[in-house]
Amino acid sequence: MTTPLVKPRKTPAQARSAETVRVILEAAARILETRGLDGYTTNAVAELAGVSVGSLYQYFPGKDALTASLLDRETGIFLASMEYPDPVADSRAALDHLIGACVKHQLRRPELARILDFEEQRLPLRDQQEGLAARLTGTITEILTRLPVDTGEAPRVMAGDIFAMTRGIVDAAGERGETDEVRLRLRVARAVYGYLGLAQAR
Amino acid sequence: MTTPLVKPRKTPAQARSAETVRVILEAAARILETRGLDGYTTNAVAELAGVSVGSLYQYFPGKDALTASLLDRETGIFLASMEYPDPVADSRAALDHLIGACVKHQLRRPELARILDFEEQRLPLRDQQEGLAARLTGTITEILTRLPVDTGEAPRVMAGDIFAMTRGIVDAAGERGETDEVRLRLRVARAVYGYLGLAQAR
Amino acid sequence: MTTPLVKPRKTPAQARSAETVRVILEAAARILETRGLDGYTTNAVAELAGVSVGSLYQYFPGKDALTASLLDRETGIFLASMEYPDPVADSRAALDHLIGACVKHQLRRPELARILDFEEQRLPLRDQQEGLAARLTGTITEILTRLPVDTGEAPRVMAGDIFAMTRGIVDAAGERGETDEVRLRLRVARAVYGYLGLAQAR
Amino acid sequence: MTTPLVKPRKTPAQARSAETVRVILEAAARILETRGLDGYTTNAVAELAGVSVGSLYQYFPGKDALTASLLDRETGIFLASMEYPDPVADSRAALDHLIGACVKHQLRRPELARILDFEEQRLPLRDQQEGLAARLTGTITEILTRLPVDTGEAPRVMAGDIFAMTRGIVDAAGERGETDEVRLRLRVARAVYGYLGLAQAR
DNA sequence: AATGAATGAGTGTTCATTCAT
DNA sequence: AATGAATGAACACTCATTCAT
Repeated sequence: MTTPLVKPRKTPAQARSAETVRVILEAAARILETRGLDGYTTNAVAELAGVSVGSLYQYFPGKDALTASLLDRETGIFLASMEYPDPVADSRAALDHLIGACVKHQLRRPELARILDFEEQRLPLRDQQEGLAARLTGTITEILTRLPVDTGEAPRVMAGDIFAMTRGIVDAAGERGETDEVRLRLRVARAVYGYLGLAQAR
Repeated sequence: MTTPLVKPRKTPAQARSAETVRVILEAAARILETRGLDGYTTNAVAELAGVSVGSLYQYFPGKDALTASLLDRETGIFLASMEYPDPVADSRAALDHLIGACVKHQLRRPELARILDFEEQRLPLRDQQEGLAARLTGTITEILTRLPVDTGEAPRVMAGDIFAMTRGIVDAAGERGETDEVRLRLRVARAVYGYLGLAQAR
Repeated sequence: MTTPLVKPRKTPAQARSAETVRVILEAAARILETRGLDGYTTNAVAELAGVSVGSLYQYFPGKDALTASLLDRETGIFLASMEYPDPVADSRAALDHLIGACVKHQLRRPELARILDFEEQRLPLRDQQEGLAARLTGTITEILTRLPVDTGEAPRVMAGDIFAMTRGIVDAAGERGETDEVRLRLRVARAVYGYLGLAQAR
Repeated sequence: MTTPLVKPRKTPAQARSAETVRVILEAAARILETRGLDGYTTNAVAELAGVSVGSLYQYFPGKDALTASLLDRETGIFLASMEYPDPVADSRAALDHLIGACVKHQLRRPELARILDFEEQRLPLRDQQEGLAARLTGTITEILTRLPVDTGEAPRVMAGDIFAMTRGIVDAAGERGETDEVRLRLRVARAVYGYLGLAQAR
């Protein structure tokens, strides 16, 4: 028995499980994208994942839990892509970065995002602050307090609007099949800066 | 001269039955609002409507047809509320009117609107130009060509973005339970005019 | 008011009813022929007949009664076509005549005959001697007693077999779409006379 | 050298399930026999089989597939019983054997045979040569070409008639509740040989 | 008498979930 | 842990029959 060069962070058993979970989640994602909510059955997911339904239920207590996990995964991926340089130093850059991350995220798997957005509402209440919207809105709020914005609205309200309009524009673009990230980013930025009454960064 | 935007719809077979159709559609709407897509069964709709399933199927060839009819009804209501004074004379006013109509519409039955938006994608392809989005985008495009806008984007693209951001902001507001139409309208107008780079009609 | 040359056998009201009954029965027959047992619904029959379901139920207490009536009608048509010259004088001619009548009948509306044959079994017991088979078998039995047949079987048994084999051959021919009555008649005669051990009438 | 006539059939997925398939098919057969086409519902079949509807649908994609499978089973049983000694050496014996097999088959489960015969017409077209009738007629045709028969009809036509008259006689006997196989066989043989104009094997 | 809208029990079928192996 | 056959409640939809008009 050799010593692996890279030490596993989990025991083999756990690693195997983690891998299975990953495979199942990805299968769920693909089923949602290709067959929609109607074709999203536990049997279909298990089959595509190459595991038995029984196994699926070993890892997820039910279908909703699977959906919720997928939601968490997608949210996590987004949040990870959102780390940005010191917002205190340059709030404008931070806002631009955020917009860019949003665009990139929604353009990545637009149909999946659309369906998960919808399902989110139906799922058993999740911890506050857990959801993507809540976290993003919080971050935007922080940024706004450092910008010379004076619309007469509370920062939190503006943050909500910014998130919503960004999502609206990007979702619609995704549904139309747009893929030009740069151009889309420009348009979103125009909307956001316009809303805030700020001149756009050149 | 007003431009009527209500499209003529096929009249239900009989005079008496028109009422039954109306009752069934409203029941469907309420089931969707209160029980979501999961609770939206033909039996539940029939029961709430106070008719038998058989009757429901006498008026609608299937569940999807019922959903589509409901979608038509909601779209029709919206389009009817969209009649506006001569857009040629005052494009800005026309745009304001449109924004107002959107806000009012989405605030009317937010959950219903949300679910129907979602279902629309799954429904058998409908006539182009039939959908609300298509019609609205067309109208907005027309208005934009008369405004001193220079963003470098095609009017149709801008129209799409305007519709999408409006919908995004208003949907999110609806989901949060906001009901203040005036205030919401102000925020949407800020976003739209900001996006277009126009000073807001004071 | 003039006196009609041909006096109606029923009062106008009855005549009108009789006509309606006729129309409904024919509609039922056509539905069975073209859409099979699956498409044979009271609504379909009423529609094709040009009357309301309500009317149908005014004339027939239920679906099975309609089917039974149709069966009676078809049987009656056959029996009427079966009248033949004195069987005592020439039994062979009588038998030939019978065979001809059978062939003609089953070739007339083969699919209808096939389905009614099947449905007959399911229908509430009918009066003995009522059915076509019973009547025909009786007639054949009578004829056989006058022919120099000696197969060791009782006439009634032979009559049953003759009817059954005739029906078998003609039904199969009908299903295959054969329409040559003369040729079919020859083949049936061959089978019948062969079974009886009689030389065929030239 | 015997000519096997059993056609190979697709084997059910698993070893264990073969038994379940068998049980379901037998339940379907019994329901058809005892309750007729009307009582033949998937739920009734499943219940009598002692399995859940879900299981039934695991093995058969739909009700028609179940019926078709039953048809295949019955056909297979018959064909298996039809293996006969070299028809070239003794065509008469082969024909007798065939008649015997037919009689035995139709007498085995007459009501089931009757209903399946009827349903066969309605089922989605099956492969040519697949059906019992086609196979049997083919075999009879072969035999006839080796017999000194001269009726002026093509062998295939005669084969069809022979099959049809045999089925007619035996079905009728079955419906009447006859069970004496030997006697029935004698009568069928009389009809067949008489039709062919051959003296009967004593 | 005639209509046809209304009824609702009953049908075929699906799918989340369980559990014996 | 893993399997996948088994379960059965629930769904969309049909159609014989009724009954207010």
